[in-house]
Formats: sequence, C-alpha cells, structure tokens
Amino acid sequence: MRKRITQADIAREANVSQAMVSYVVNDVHHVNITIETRQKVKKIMNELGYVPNISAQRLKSKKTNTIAGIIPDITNPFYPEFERGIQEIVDSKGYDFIVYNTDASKSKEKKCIGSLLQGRVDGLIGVFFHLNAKELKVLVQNNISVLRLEGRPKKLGDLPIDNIFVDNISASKFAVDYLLKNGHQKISMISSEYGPSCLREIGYEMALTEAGIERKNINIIRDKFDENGGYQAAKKILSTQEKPTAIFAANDLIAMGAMVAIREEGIAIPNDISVVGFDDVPSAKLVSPALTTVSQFQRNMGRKAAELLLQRINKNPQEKAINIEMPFELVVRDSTIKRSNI
Amino acid sequence: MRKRITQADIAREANVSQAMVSYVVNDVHHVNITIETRQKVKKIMNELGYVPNISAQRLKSKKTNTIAGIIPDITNPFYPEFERGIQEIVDSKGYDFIVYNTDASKSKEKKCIGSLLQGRVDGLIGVFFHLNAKELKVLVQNNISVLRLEGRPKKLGDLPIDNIFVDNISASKFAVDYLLKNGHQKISMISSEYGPSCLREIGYEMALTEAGIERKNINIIRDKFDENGGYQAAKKILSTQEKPTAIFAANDLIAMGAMVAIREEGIAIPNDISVVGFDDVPSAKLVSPALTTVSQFQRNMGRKAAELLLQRINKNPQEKAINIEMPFELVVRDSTIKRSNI
DNA sequence: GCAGTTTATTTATACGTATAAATTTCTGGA
DNA sequence: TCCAGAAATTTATACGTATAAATAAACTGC
Repeated sequence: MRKRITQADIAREANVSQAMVSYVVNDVHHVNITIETRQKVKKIMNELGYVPNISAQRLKSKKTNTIAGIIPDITNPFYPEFERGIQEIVDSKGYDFIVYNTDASKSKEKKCIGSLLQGRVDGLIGVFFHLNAKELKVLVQNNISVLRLEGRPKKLGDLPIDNIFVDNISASKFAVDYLLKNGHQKISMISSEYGPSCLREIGYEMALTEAGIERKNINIIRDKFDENGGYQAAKKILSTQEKPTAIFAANDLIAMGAMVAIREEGIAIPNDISVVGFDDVPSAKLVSPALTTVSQFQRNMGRKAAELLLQRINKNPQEKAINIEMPFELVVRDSTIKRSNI
Repeated sequence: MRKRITQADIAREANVSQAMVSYVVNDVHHVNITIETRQKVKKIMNELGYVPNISAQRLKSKKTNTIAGIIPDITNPFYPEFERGIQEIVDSKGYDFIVYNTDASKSKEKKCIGSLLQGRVDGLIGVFFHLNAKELKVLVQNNISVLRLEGRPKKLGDLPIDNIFVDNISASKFAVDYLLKNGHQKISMISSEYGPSCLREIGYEMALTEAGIERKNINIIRDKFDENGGYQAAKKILSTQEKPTAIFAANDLIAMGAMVAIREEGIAIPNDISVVGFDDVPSAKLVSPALTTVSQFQRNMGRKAAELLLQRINKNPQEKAINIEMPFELVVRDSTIKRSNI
C-alpha cells in the first residue's frame, strides 16, 4: 500500500509551488503558465500517478457532486428503472448517486434527512410517503435542493421544492374507463394504505361514478402493496358469492399476487376475470397472461427528474418551485378481454 | 438559506476553543472536560443546530465511511435483493453506499475503478465480468478493500481480494440432476456469453455426461442474458423437429423469456416441456406456472459480503484473501414435472 | 535605460475537523 | 503557604485542495 500522491508531492518533485500544480491540474485559464512548466508538471503527475483527493476538493469547494435518491425499496421493481434513469444523467455530469431505502417508514425517512444534513449531497430526488414540504424545509435552508416524485401536482408554496408527477388520478381513471368500455360492470379494486394508492382509488371511483355504476359495485379492498397483499385481497374478493368480472390493482405486484390467487381458485384470466395493474414493471410482460397495466415510463421519468434537479442545483437554487407533469400510457396485454355477455 | 454552523461558531458563542467543541462532539474520553463546559457546549450546539461537516471529517480522518457496489445492472432483478442485503449491514455501521452499474461492459468497469481511485470509498463489493485481480490491484495499493462476487472459488494470490461465491457448477449440476431424476433425457440449455453462464454450462454438461446422456442430446444455445435472449433462443430450439422435454436456462430472465416463446408455440409447461431457471428472482414465483429455479439467497449473500468487507476494512486490510462459499437451494415449483413416459 | 505592462510564479489563506502538545488552572498534602 | 501533580483548556498543526493577492521576472515602447 503506497502513499497517496498529493499536489505537494508533485510540486516538490517539479520544483514548483503547490499552487502551480493545482492550476495545471484544473487548467485554470486566467492564469498564465509557460508551456514548459505545464508539461513538466503533467509529466510528473503521470509518473507518480496523481489522483485528486475528492474529500479535499469537496471541503474546499463546498460542493459534494453527489445526489441522493430516497425511495421506499429498490426491490420494488418500479424503482430500478427509475434509478437508472437518474443515474444516466447524473453520471454524465460527474455526480455520484447514493440510494436510500426507507421501506416507506416515517422514521427512516426522517433518518435520511438527518443524514443528508451532514452535507453528503448537493441535492436529492425523493419519494416521500410521510414527510411533507415543511419537514423538508431544513434541507433547503442548508442549500440542498429537493425534487419529489409525486402522484399529482402539488400546491406550490414559497419553498423551492420541485415536483415531478404522473397524474395518477387520470391514469387510473383511464385504466378503469378502458375496462368499462370493454363491458365490465363489476370491477373491484385492490389497493393499499400508502403512497399513490389513494390517488389511484380516486381515479377508480371517478370512472365508476361517471359511468353511473351503482354504489354497491364500487368496492375497494386494501392490503399490503406487494404480491402477498394482492394474493390475500384477491382471496377475499373471490370468496364472495358475486364475483367481479374485473380487478383493478393499485400496482403490478398486487396484480400479480391477485393473479396467483385467481388461478388457484381455478378461475380463468381473462375469460372469467380481467386484471389490470399499474406501473408496467419489467415482469408484467412475462407473467401469463401478460398483464395489462399503466406505464409511467420510469426510466424516462428518472432522467427528467435528474435533469430538473441538476438544473436547480446549478442555476437557480432559490427560484420558485415548479410541477412537471409526465405522460402515462395504458399498455394493453392479455390479462383483459372484452366482455360480450353483459 | 442560512449559514452553516461550524465548531468555530459554537466555540465563539460558548467562549471556549474550537478544540473543546470537537472533544465534546466526539465524546473523547482521554481528555477531561468539566460537566459545566460540556453542558454549555452541548446546549449551544442544539440551539444553533450544529451538524458536523462530513467532507471535513473525511479529509481529516482519511476515511470516507462509504462503500461502493459495482454491479452490471440494478434492473436485473437478481441485484436489488443483493443490494439491500449489503445496505442493511453497511447502514448499521454508519457507512454510505454508492451503486455503479457497468452494463457488463469492460469500459464501464474500468471507469468505475478510475472513479473510485479518487478516494470516494473505503472498499467495494464488485461483480466483474471483465476485470481480473491484477487489474484491481491498483485499488488495493491505494488502500481500498475489494471483495468480489464470484461463481466459484478463485485461486488466492497474494492480493488481499476476498471472494464470496455460490458454487455455480454444483448448483447447476444439481438442477439438471433433478431433471434427470424426473425422467428427462433430452434437456436443452439456454445460456449467454457473459458472467456466470459458462460455469452453469459446465454443471449442465457434467450432469448429462455423468448420466451417460449421448453427446447429441447435449445442446447449448447462447443469446443475450435477458428475457429477449431467452425468447429468441427458445424459438430456435422449438423450431427443430426433435424438441427437448426440458429446458435449463442460465438465469430466470432467460427462463421467463423462454416460457413466453413456449406458450406462443402452444406447447404446455410443464406437461410438454419443463423449465428450470437460476437465481430465484422475486417474479419467479409470480409467473405461471411458477418457475422452478435455484436460489442463491441474494439478500443473505449481500449481508455476508458486506460483513466480510467491513471486517477487512477495519481489521486486516492486508491479510491473506479468503474464499467464502454460500449455500444454494433448488426451489421446486410448477414449471417442472416428473416424466412418466420415458 | 527605465517606467509601465504583461507574464509567470509564489505566498498566504481558507475550507471544517481531529488531535498532539503546550499551557493554565485547580487540587490536596506537607 | 507552597508545590507537585492532576485536571481543564488552549494553541498549533495537519488533512489536500483552490484561489486571491503578492511578488518576481520578462517584455514593451519611447
């Protein structure tokens, strides 16, 4: 393990001052350096294998060139694509990327904030289920830019906290409208307590109400927001005498769990029951039948989020916040079918 | 955006020296501090909202308290669980965690190394498809501990680079033996060029050879290591006149892609063709039929990897390398069936 | 041949922390 | 009352970099 080479080492070897080395390293242009010293320094840099010490740079510059991603859980297949989208952009701008998993728990969300206050990052892209803008204020006060992934536009206060969102209400309404258009009258929803689920419930209810579906056929069951939750909830739904002809799930994991339960009951998808999910996770097209679902174009959203955040960090940290809407798309696959016998 | 509070600010306010503040902050025990000053300093710390500057700490201590994970692609569902396992451990020890995605490309693997040499991290857990120990040596020389995720024990040179591995040859042999035991005689394999695939091919061949299967029925098709690759390869296999009764896929994504292709051809799984995957990714139990596959207990492996790495960083950075073997398990689900009509 | 520029380089300092070493203040015992 | 030693606190310095300010050297043009 050899000693790490610093600018001082190079300076000594090259018979110049440490400042000179710094100027050469950074190619500072408002300082004149003869071509000879420049080359001499560069040569020795290469010989000794100089690599700048990033901690020192960060201390001096008060910039970390790091951004954080705060998400519930990277094992939720919604997030890997989102993460890569972010990373693609920040990488290309020379930023590091740290991911925090909160498991959708309030205490972990808070812990993240505390950790970030130590000055690890210049900004963050966050999915918060518990903390609101007021609780994020302290970050902004400490010059850490914040962008949230949301499910609908937020009221823009005076805090410069941007939001990027897919309109979850419209998207879920769109999905349920699709089922209605295909002749389904009895559509149950499986949802969960947290996150965007409640928005998706609103869209579901809006679609059914607008279509004049009677109240008793508007039916939401809530459970965990993963495959087990979907499985349990579907079992419950299927144990009732009057089964729905379609199930709208608040996300794809729930939908897939429900599909397992439906198959176990010997009920055919889509012929007896159609299933629609939300998110278009990578495995949605691999299950059988392939799942009809709503894509949020996660990677694209990650990219856009990162671009917006870097812009804010580097251009206008204190300017007024904005809401950016992103598109969604209903991806029709084989888990839904037109119902002829109304 | 208010000024960040430093130890100097507190010192001024409390009428003590900056050093005193540092001692209080860090609860240094070989220095005597009266209870009054200690309390006075702490009170002012709280009032002003002091948070240590992590860049300064890192510069001074020459420790980053950060570790890196280098993986091919977080959207490959093998890795999220692995990552969370790592994170669980490093989090609890106060370390940050940065993930790099290499897309299994040599240039990106190299770029990672360059980046890490700037002193971003104290150690790394890496999945390298191209770089070997010799190319990682420079990290060790710069006091960055390295642990690799491998597919078999590595020859231990004098470099202190640990390896954690599931014995991929044994595991795939075990899986193929299971098919043989269930009466399958014609088993094709779908594999890929990179990563652990070639080890899994060896296990496949060993099993068949040992069982006395004739050479013409040992058949490996290679394609991309994702669902599309599996789909394409399966199409090719199914277009031959003498179809296999089982397909062993080098990983679950390939297996699921193959299942889509098989279904498209109207062939029944498992009745006509059994399918076995590798990795037990979360969606393996959600596809239909649920996929028989080999679990590597990814989260557990991530935990163990992190423990080993932290141990090396903090105890014995230069001691001889070790190989740590981890268990696997064949998870039998519904995509395989006993073949009665041999 | 020298005042005034321009060009090249060095010196000095700051970033915020940790910590060894030096200094001051406080003990208690003779 | 004084002193040795312990206790409490401060001073000084280092980590490695960036950069403003100071200085030195070389070049103008007259």
